[in-house]
Amino acid sequence: MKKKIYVHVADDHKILIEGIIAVINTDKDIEIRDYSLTGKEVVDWFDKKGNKADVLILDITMPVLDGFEVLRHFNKKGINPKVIVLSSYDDIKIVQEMLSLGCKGYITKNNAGEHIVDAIKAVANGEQYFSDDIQKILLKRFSGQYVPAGEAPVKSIIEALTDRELDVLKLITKQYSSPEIADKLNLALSTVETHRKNLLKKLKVKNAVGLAMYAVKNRIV
Amino acid sequence: MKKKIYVHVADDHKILIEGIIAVINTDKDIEIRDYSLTGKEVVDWFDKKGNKADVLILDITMPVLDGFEVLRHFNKKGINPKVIVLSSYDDIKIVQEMLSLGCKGYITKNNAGEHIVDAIKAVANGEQYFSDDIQKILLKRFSGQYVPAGEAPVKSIIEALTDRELDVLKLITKQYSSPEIADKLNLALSTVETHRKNLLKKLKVKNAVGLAMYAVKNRIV
DNA sequence: TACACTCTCCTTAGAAACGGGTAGGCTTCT
DNA sequence: AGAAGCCTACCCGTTTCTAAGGAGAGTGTA
Repeated sequence: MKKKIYVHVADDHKILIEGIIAVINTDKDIEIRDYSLTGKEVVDWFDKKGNKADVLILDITMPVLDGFEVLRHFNKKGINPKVIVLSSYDDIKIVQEMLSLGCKGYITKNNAGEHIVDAIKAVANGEQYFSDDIQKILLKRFSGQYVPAGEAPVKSIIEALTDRELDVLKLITKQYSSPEIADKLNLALSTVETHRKNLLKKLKVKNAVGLAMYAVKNRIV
Repeated sequence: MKKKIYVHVADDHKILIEGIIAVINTDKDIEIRDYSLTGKEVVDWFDKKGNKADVLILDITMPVLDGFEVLRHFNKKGINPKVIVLSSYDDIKIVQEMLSLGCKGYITKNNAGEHIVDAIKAVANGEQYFSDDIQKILLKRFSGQYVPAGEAPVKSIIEALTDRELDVLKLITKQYSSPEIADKLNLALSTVETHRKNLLKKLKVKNAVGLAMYAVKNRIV
């Protein structure tokens, strides 16, 4: 008899969780082990003794802690469930960031129904799994480069944002001015302006509005 | 024997539709009549002879046509299914806009599972239905004012934006500077800056970033 | 007619943002 | 021991944005 795959689901929309459970329950090899509605619940659940799951289905947009921060927490703590990101976003930057944070799969909500069971089985088996649309955008970027199934050494093509840049970006979206941000982060004004400049260049936008729109589009805020 | 309530569901995330169907199917009085993944599919479905539904569960964020435009289309064509908006957004402006477009219910995705069956039955019965969180924000705005169940004459509490202000706002979100906007709209720079000033005041935000965030949140862009 | 509102444009002024460059101190990896 | 990347901070100068006023032309309405 095959061993069951234990799965934990995290998404801030309960109705979506119910949908996932409904789909997954059609498969007898997989068992749902609880769910979480916020990022904080996820880390708390995994921190708790006795709670274990083979696979974590993780949404990015969640209150308290988002998906990125959940993975960062796991990396720090040395916890490493196999993570499948389930997101509405097919932005290459997001996918890369999640990959660099150690996720093993990435599927979009558009066609999650058809993919999710396969994804769980593949990832539980040590493979990677990406839904069709994600594969496409990954291939577009890495065209010509063979990506092995195991530990793909994903070199970031688009520069990822640094922690400090993210700090500044988040405060910008909250309508703080540079002097205010400098004050909040205990930095010199000139430093904040350096981060701003680097953000503009990295994200190829014109001004603070572009930064805000990027942040919203990519669910950084 | 009670007559069944026929329901059509529209959301761009299929997994969410599956969740809704799973929840609704627990009730024997309700029957799902097909679903749509885009706004266009919704209007096409209702335009097609023979297709009828008592209640339409409608997401706002959808490709091709969004929820707003779907309702506008229905109003023009004189089609009037009872509409329950199912959204992640609990912004008062969104709710008001949807109400003024004739929706009969509004529930957020956070707690759709507990509410959706009740909402369908209430709305099918000619009543209005709002989930707890929506009720709260409605009450906050209309505190002290009695809102009759039938045709609530919703007076806009927040000042509406003028056409010109909207023009400017849209260009701001596209990262144009004031001189550029003035050029595009054939206005004096000072005029554009006046509109900006008024936007800041009306929307109670600090700067251009606040304007952009407002525009995104309220689906103006 | 008088009032309200929108749209247009102006002045004056200061604050903030943008663009370019440079650079020391710090970890981390090779 | 380099090299690379990040964080920090500064220089310069220019452009854009924000603040707080006033004001005339046009429209529509009570």
